[in-house]
Amino acid sequence: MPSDKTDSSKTGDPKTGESGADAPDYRDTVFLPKTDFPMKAGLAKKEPDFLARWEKTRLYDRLRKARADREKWILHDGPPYANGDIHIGHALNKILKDITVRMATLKGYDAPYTPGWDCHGLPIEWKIEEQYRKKKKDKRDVDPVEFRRECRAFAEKWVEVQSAQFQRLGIMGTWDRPYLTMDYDAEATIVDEFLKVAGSGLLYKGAKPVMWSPVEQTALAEAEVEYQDITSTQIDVAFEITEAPNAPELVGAHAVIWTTTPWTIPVNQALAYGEDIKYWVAERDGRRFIYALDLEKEVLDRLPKAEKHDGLGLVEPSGLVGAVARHPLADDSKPAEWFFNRPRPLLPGDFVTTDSGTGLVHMAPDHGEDDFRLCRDYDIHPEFVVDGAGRYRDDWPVVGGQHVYKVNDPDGPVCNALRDAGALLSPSKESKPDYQHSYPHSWRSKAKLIYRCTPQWFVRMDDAVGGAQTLRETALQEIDKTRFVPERGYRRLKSMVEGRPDWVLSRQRAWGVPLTLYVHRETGEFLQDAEVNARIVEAVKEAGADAWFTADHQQLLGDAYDAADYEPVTDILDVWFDSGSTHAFVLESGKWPELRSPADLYLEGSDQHRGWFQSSLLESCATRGHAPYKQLLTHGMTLDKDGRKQSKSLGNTTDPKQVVDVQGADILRLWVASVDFTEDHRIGDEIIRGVSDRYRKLRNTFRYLLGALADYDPAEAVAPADMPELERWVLHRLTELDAELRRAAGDYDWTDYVGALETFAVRDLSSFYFDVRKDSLYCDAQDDPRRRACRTVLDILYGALVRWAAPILCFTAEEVWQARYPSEDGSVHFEDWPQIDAGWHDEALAEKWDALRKIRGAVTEAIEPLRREKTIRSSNEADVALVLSDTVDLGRVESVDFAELAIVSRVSPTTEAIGGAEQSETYPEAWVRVDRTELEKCARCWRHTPDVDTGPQLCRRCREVLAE
RNA sequence: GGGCCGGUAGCUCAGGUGGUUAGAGCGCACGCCUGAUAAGCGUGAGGUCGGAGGUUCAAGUCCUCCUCGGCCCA
Repeated sequence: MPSDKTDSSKTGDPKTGESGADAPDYRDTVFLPKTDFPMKAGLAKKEPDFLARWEKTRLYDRLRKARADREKWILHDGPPYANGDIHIGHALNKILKDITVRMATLKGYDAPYTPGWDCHGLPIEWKIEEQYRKKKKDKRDVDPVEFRRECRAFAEKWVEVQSAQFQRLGIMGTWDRPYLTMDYDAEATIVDEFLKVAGSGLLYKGAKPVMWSPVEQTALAEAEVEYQDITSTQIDVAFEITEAPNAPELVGAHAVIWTTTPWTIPVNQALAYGEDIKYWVAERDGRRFIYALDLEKEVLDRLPKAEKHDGLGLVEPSGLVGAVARHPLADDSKPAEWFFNRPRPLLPGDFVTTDSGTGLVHMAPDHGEDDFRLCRDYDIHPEFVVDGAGRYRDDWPVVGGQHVYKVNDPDGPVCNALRDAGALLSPSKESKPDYQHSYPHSWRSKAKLIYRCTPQWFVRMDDAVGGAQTLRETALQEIDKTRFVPERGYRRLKSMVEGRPDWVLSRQRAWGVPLTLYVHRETGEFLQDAEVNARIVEAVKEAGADAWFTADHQQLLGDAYDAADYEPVTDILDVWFDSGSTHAFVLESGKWPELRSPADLYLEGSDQHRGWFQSSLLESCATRGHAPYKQLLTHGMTLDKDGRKQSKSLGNTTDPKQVVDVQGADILRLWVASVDFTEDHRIGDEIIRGVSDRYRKLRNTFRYLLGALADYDPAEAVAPADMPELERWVLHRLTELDAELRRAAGDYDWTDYVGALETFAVRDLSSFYFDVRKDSLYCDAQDDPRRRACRTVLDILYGALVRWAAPILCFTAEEVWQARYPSEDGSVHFEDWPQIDAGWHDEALAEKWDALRKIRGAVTEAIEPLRREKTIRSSNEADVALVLSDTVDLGRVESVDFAELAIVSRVSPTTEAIGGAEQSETYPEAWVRVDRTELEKCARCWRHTPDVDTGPQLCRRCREVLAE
């Protein structure tokens, strides 16, 4: 209650601005915001409580029930690999997925989400092998079933760890029933899918150079290869031309080739030239050499100095057509069919360039992709000279039994043999230093790789089986039907699919799903029998993929076949085939009946253009003829604060767990929504700090709403038509915000989404609407129509903002919701998109208020100097003379209580010039003069108005309020 | 080595088809308020638009080259 001190003729000291020390205190009569909602979030501590609440009240399941009759919207989760703690990239990916799913839910869809994990594959296998190595055991001595059991246990452990870490981020989904690629059902489906591919005619066994690791003794996928700089011996080798039907004068000359892999020379079978390259013949010390004219300088730099060097003339590429050379290691004492005695034809290769080398390339179809393809076209086939460990066959001349990496020295067996044959023109030792270049290595063992021809199983990209279209054509056609966000993903995926080679499905591994094929020992054909296949799938469903390794094959083959006639394939499927089949065993299996195929969206990092986006597309196109998704959304990589790649060795990583434990998951979620995820983006302490600051602003907006709405009774509500213009303007802004948010959400543009929310909260609400309406809210009678209209709008704002924020700030929005609607099991996450009445839109009003805000800006700007010189402290002390050059503006100002809007004592608007008025910088159509008001200050509302009573120092409004 | 993408205030982002002094929010500085108070309000200072050339009457916006970073490929 106000004090009973009555001596208060003074309202305050203009110099100090203080109210009279003995002015009555009306604080208790003012309707201040009232809320328990804390300013300080304490998210790290509070969020786990919300997670517990959601789990206890089975929020996710109830949400599914509540949405059961709604249209479905399906995001299919790309499975992370289960082999370690999550990093910031995982967090970004899962948070983006969660925001997307929650946004679909807010929009009214039934949007279930089933998380999954990729569990097979080399990295886990490698970890287990590592454990064996520590115990000095060899993997090959371990029972494969036991080995696979350990891999499974390893994956299980990390699934559990990652699951907890993902859930802590607020990701909502079926965590109690995720999908794992190692589930027996999943393995059975993968087998089934593989057998479908096998039965479609797209599968073939072929020999092809693949990236091969002699250390791991397996073929590697492109994704498992990394490039490092190494130094190699470089040599130039002379191949004597023995036939040249189109340029007979070349017979006896030597074609010069250059290579950095001397070990491939003993496997050479041909030479390649470029059809657009001009060649040059030069005579050096009695011998004639052929090389590309454009490369003469480089070639001569490498070759030893000659006594005598004469250019003899050009050879057009056509002169090389049909030419044949002789391998330097040919031996006339051996029969003509002997490997090195066979003719080495010169073949036209479109891959031959004059970038380096000699313009002539030696071809070893066993050990190069270009080589293999060109030679195959001319019926020259690989010899399979090098074994899985990288050793030449024992019977091979010169290098038999040796490792390919041990024969490359300038003094090694290859160079020595060539030197003896007079064909070694320039080993690096003698002429030039060793050659530095980048070279493929295994990403695990870091060992150098080789290209090696091995028998592998392939999926055909380009053979139109059954006369329809090829897999490549189908895939490209499906890409055209897919929506890409951002759009550049279209070009990227398309060009990759256009250029990719046949899909190598087989791996020589242990931990994964086997290629469950029976190959006939004599014909080499694999068995295709629906009944056998069904038994295989059933066996895997029962006992997992192990079944293939432990099976009684006769039983699987049944009575129709004799197991003795068939060899079961023991290769393991490429793990990309596993994850490429998730659409089959997750979306279609019925195990998650709430899902369906095709998915509305796949959402992964841009690296998945080569990975999951492509493997899923190819698998689905091969087996179903269409893509498993309608839209593809890709995000960039998360870099450090300076835009560099994050790496543990650089120490520039941001650990999502750390952020969650200190700042809270909502901060991380707000970070995700703030950055442009379609590009590479950054994270670091300063960035997180900035996000926290912005979070605080949003939080306080909610806090103010909650406080101002304390004890709000819906019966207070005022119809918009009966509201003051200010309220109607806020509602109009809400229609604009609604449209912007819908647009942003439809484009997955969270940056704009959050930005629009934030800007609205800061510019329109906090610094304008809330500030202006504080007086009414605090001091008007509780049933004053103006105050009621304000609270009606605040209620609408609350309802809209908390819903709009919920998909991003899933914890905070729930806290805000609970603060207003406490309940046992309620949740903001059941809510639909806020109802914004289109009728609230009012362009004319918006235009008027836009101008009023600008004029208001001119006033606050003009008050500032007086505050600086302490003439005025509160803007309430300002008397404003406002000169407007525009009568329309004058009308606008006069039509509203502009003093209230500008939070000043008095405003006298005019179009006549006034002495002392200064032109506004921000709104040059206005001139403003500000004086300190002479009006008394109301002790209750602190406004200086003409109607302040000299007795209790109250303005008329406050007197009336208190009288009630 | 090749292809693609990107580099706008301290931070996060806007800046259709080239056209007045390049914007927003946050942060920062200063001031006010002390009835949103580890909050709120106001004012202000911050940008050679990665660099260098070029096209043009006019370029952050178009072209070339360079540089830094990222992704993919070899």
